[in-house]
Amino acid sequence: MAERISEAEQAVMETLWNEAPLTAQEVADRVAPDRGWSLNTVKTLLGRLLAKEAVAHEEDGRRYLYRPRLEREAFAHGESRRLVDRLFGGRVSPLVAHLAERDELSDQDIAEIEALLKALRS
Amino acid sequence: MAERISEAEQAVMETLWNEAPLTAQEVADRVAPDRGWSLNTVKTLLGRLLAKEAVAHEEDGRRYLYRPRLEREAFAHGESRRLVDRLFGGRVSPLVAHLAERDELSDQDIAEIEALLKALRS
DNA sequence: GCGTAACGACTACATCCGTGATCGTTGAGG
DNA sequence: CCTCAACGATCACGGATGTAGTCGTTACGC
Repeated sequence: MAERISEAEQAVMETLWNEAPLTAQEVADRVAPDRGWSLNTVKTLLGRLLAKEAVAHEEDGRRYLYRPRLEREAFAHGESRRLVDRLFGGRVSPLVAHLAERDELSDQDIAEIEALLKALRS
Repeated sequence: MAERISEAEQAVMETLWNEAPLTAQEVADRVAPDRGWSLNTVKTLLGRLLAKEAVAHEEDGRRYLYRPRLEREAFAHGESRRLVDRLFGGRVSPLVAHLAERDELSDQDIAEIEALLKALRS
């Protein structure tokens, strides 16, 4: 477990996080507008995700229904940690400081984060 | 430009961000303790970074001196944006919210971020 | 019943990445 | 001078990734 999920694979996961269970065909339909993949490509990706135990499938007659096994929360967490570790010495505040310096924070962001932190502290 | 820098390549960049210019040999020496790469491996990575225009080299007699061309700031920025875009719909506050929920923020982090934001707002 | 369309399984193949070995040249020490 | 060690350049190679084609089976429409 804990295999890395590639970017293409993530697109498939997003679809399943949105709606599950789905057949391979349905995943392909949902993903097509953005990526324009063939059905075969989607099936390959689903197969790889199965091997990585990131999705599960159950039989539904002649075909499979896929559903996520890895939760979006856990995935987002892993990826965030990796970034913070690789670039900011494992500390979160330098990341926020960085984004702040780059003017990547809207007033709304600032307000939201402040509210969050206030809640945390109490 | 704007080619993706792989993880191994980043290790080389870190070395050059710390100290430059350096010869391939010197980079290998600095990187060896952590990764244990052969000199050849380091040369290959430097070559790929050259092709990606992430480093520059100038001749120094029979060998080259390498120095970063891509700045660490810019790299960190790109990677951070990619993460925020891919996982949090391009907004920073959900990322912070996520880390907060996961108890990834120390009291010190919270204090630092609050100070940062206060400075930003005024 | 029979053809065919839909499925999953397997195969393919170019590119990138991690890791390194080999080759050709050349400067420096004896 | 001649050898050899240091360099850069080029090639290698297995695994991951992006993208898709082919093969064998089977349920359903006519």
